[in-house]
Amino acid sequence: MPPIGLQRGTMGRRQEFDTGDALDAALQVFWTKGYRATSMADLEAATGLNPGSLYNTFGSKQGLFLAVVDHYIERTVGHRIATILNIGPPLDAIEAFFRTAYEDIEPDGLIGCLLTNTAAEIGREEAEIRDRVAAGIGRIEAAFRARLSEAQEAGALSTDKDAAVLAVHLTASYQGASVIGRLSRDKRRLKAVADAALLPLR
Amino acid sequence: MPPIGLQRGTMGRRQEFDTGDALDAALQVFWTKGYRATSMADLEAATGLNPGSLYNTFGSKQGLFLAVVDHYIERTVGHRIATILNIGPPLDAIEAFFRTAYEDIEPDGLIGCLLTNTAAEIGREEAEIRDRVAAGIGRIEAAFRARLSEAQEAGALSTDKDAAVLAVHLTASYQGASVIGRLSRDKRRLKAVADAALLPLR
DNA sequence: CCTATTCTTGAGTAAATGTTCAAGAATAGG
DNA sequence: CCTATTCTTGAACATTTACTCAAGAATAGG
Repeated sequence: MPPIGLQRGTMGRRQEFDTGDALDAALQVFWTKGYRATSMADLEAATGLNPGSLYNTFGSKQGLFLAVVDHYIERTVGHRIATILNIGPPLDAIEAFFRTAYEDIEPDGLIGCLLTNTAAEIGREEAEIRDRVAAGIGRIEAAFRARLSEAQEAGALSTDKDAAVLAVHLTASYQGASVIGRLSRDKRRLKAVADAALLPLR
Repeated sequence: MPPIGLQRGTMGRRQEFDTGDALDAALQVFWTKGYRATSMADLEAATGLNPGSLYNTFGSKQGLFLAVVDHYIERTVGHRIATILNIGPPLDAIEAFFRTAYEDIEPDGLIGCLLTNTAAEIGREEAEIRDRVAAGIGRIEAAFRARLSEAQEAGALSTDKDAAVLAVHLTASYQGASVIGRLSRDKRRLKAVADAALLPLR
């Protein structure tokens, strides 16, 4: 905290890079290589920034990763929920949410969900990362659940079924698909996961 | 290759440790911390062996990990398949296979499947590890599929359903449960995954 | 222009990483 | 007993790691 009343010119040099761009670049690396396998040198190369800039802005590798996870939750996950899962009739939207997960696979595209990959990689020690990841996955589950309840209210889903259980189930299937997609990009297999995951809704 | 016909005493000092014990110890560490987060120092401490012994036997950290994965597939996965999944009526066995995945959770026990964790952690580069892991997961899927076909032959599962699709589905749910279990040890959530995963079989 | 502040640059650092290797101990055939 | 072979020990090694910091550039108020 600077001494009050003594500062003369209070505004310093301005940050020259866009934080969002840096997070995008860092996300690519973390997504493909994983948290621990990504080195600061990788991140410097991907962002085009020097260590000083990264540390000045994010504090540490973990701080940068936490920012990337938040960025991912807002941009990637949030975007898919808003533009696919929350659009149109609930059950159709849920199906579309699964379908677009395997239909858009590019030969060298990013595969798997960053949250799922991180959840599996992170051990018991890194609690801060794990909590952040758990919150993101919780958001997916909550979105599923909201639409399932909506379907029940609309009469499209039997009220005999437990929306909470089905939401957990859909989330688990989604994560399973993420893991399978990391191993091979066999679309038939991913389609099988999606098809079967939706069966309990019918 | 030594020159033939010149060796006089051909047997050297014998390995003092049990390879299986070393793999068990290494498995614990890799399982809890993940592949990359586990250092050779960790492995030396866990096995009680010196670098020389580890390198003499396993060649490298990756070689040790590959041996651990094989060990895990044979011992842990294979054991669960043989003693739970392949015992009794097919659908009951499948249910038991899922149930025992969350019922036996200890306060500080190991959580999640090593194969799932590794699949999510490993990037595109480490092909050897990935292939080994994929083979292990393929074994789980094949075991599911065999029992599902058996159930169809016995009339316990409708032949309208696609056993291959359901096998992929069960595998994905199992992996999803593994990821969820890594984040929190909420048994209710894992029970929900298991319950819902079995719905398409009824 | 001066000064206070903030950001950038990039060389530098201490620690940790995976791995090696020389010296010595155990083993067995000649 | 000698020698060839294999394993063990543990210090040492070259890199890589995440991170720091002093020097300089940009900014803005006085």
